[in-house]
Amino acid sequence: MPGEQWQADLRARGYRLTPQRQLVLEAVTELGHATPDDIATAVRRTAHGVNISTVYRTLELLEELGLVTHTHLGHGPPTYHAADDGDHVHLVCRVCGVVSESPPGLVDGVVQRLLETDGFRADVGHLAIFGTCRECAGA
Amino acid sequence: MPGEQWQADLRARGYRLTPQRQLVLEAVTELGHATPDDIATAVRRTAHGVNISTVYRTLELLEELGLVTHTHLGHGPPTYHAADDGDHVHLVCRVCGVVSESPPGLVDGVVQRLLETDGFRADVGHLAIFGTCRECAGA
DNA sequence: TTGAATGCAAAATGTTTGCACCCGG
DNA sequence: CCGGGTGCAAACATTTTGCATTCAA
Repeated sequence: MPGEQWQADLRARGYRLTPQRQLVLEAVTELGHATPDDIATAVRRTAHGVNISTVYRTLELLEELGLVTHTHLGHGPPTYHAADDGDHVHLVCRVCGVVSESPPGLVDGVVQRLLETDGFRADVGHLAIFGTCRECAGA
Repeated sequence: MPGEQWQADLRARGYRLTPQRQLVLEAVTELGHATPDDIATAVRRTAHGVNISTVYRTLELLEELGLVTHTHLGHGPPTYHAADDGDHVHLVCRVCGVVSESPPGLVDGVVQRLLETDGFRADVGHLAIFGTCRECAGA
């Protein structure tokens, strides 16, 4: 697969391709909504010894390259996912903690209105809506 | 003013009324969008020596009583504001960091749709939308 | 008086940084 | 070979917790 485009891009910017960077990107892609710690754990299943600080530095780099994005889903650490997942809105249940996704079209109207009335350009990819999911609300 | 209703409520639940609790609530009300540290600093202008851990414990209590709420506005610490401010949506500019507010009616449609399609009960009071404000977008 | 609340210090989290060594190109 | 990247440890920032003392009721 031509997923190696990013590797060329990486080098074009003067960065180096390392096993750690490949593994972190793979982990983010596979896990979805993963915290830096989750990612470190996953990476270490293949390459033990990878340091958490390397994970942080790598995530920062991959984000700069536009390969991953992160969202703050409430209290804890931020969660990362691959950028090519496509944008989506995060629904976070405060009771059970489950994070589900909704298509970004859900908030198109809001985005449009914010732009018109406030001149505010909303970035939906990082949007998290808190509340109670159907299961927890049923109780 | 009858703002002392909460004090009766506090005692009714078996809690005690302390200067720290009054001061923290006042600070939250006056500051708006304040971090625990901001609040501690403000409180200490009146009563020096108030410990940061007391501020944390007090904010937790005031939130339980429904007097204040908090929102996660991205990377840093959470921000608190008085509950009687009324719900509002937070617009956070990633460039300049400014936090502005929009009436909750903005997202009524979205809330309605989430409830119908996902059974998800959105809590708009904690909603933060990230993006770029008019001023920063102009550059 | 009496136990809830506070202050203080230490621990727990989560993230960043300095630096010597390593390795991709 | 050379400079970017990594591992490690220590520094930081934020929040939580244990405990003796204080104070609201």
